[in-house]
Amino acid sequence: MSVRVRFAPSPTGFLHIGGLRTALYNYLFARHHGGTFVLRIEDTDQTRYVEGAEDDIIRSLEWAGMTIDEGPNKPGEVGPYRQSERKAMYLDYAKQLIESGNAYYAFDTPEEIDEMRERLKASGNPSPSYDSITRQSMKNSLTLPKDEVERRLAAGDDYVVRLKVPRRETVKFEDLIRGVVSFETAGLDDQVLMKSDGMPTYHLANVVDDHTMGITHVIRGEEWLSSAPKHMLLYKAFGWEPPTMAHLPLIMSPSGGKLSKRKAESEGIPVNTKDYIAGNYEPEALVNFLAYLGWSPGDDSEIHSLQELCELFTLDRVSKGGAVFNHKKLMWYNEHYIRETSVADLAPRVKTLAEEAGLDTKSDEYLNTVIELLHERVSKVDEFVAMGSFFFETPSEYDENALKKWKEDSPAMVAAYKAKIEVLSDDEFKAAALKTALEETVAENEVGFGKVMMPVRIATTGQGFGPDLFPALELMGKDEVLSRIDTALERLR
RNA sequence: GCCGCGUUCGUCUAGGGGUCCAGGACGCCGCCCUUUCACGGCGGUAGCACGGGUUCAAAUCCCGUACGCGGUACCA
Repeated sequence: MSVRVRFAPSPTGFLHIGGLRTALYNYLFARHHGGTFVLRIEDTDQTRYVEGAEDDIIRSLEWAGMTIDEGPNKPGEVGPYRQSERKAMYLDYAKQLIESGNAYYAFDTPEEIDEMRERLKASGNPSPSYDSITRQSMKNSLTLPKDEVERRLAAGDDYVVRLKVPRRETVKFEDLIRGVVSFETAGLDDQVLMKSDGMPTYHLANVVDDHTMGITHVIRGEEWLSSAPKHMLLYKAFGWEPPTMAHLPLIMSPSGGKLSKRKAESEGIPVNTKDYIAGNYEPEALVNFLAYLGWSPGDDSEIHSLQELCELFTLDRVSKGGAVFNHKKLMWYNEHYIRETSVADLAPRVKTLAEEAGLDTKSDEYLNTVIELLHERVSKVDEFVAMGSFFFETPSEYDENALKKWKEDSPAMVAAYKAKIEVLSDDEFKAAALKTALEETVAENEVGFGKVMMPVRIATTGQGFGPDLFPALELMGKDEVLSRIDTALERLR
């Protein structure tokens, strides 16, 4: 049987980075086995539905390089791929369960359920639930006379369908990542399967869809592990073979706990995939980083393309414990991929970014040289613009830290250097000559190299650090360099 | 509280009874290179949660404790 996996997010917001990793593991698993990667939108909670979320999910997956084989945007044979559009079938399945004695109608109002909980809490039960004991004293098709049940149904009273969880049973299943996991049904409540608005809950829809869509492996976050026994009970009630389960470790925040939006942002970590897109991260870097967050191929390698990851990935090498998101390591990956990207590929992106910042990148040749000069010192594309803005516009101010290196004799040194280079013709204004000129200035004034170089750098770039100075000066050109020196001499006396 | 899952350097991990006084990567520190900042090279720092067992031998197996995380909804 060929492998079919699904990524099944609910469209309640932008695609979370944890969701992206879950999608990635599903994708890698599918590709590794030559299987199918399905996207299913779980929009059964109409109150939490967010407009545009589905588009964001699809766009995010595409940006990361994951190709969806089947989904709402690419219908296959088992659609539709949005649960809201499959609504009709769920009730039939729920009824099937009622008929087989595995589920029942419940007419209790939320208030009545609250009352029951309060009552039980008061009598010492810390976590009361609607279960095999309490259902006996509630209003449902198990306790109500048959004719009243029919009367209520016919009258259109609100009802839900609940799973009739067996009283004392052990539910065991094998999880590909965790091994055998076991639960007692005594700890499970009679999970609502159909809500009073006619929509199924996650649990029913998920099981029905995974089965009807031919899903062979359920790879999802660990937050689902606790409800997995309910799902196993459902498969059994339907008489279906359950898919193989694999519950992924969660991505944790550096301060501990699930990487929530609030937490992550206060720690400087973008949570939504769209923030990485907007933040100009390299998708290859994020993918590589995420793949290694909770998985490793078992050797000392660190760098792999999506395609290589597909070949290497196996679920038995996924770790069990939660993994803390390490932003610095992500940046290391990003830097790596930037360096691997050619100047030609970088150029149009840098150009767009520069233009967005209101900078003129001059000629293609000019831009390319800027990128070459900065290539090794940048860790994210937008830094080409931030670090190299002086290439595109005359600096309007001087960096505060740089100014600490502007000493009393600096104006004299810069002036001396200026005298050396202003006699050069435009053709002679090359890196080598500019360096010689500086060396001569150094020698004639009997000072250290830095005593002249740093002030010249500050005067011409406004910064106390940056690319190789002489090629940079050459690129900026004689007129611009001299004019910047004059300005600096005036302003930094 | 109850249920479930987990726990190897600060972080991500390798390791699955002897080859481990625990290997790699990020970070951090130092040195080299060097015109600055980087890159690069070299080196260093730091860990088997704890307590019992089993065994000739345990990071590896078992039990317990602690801690962490998740779940405990007509949310997913």
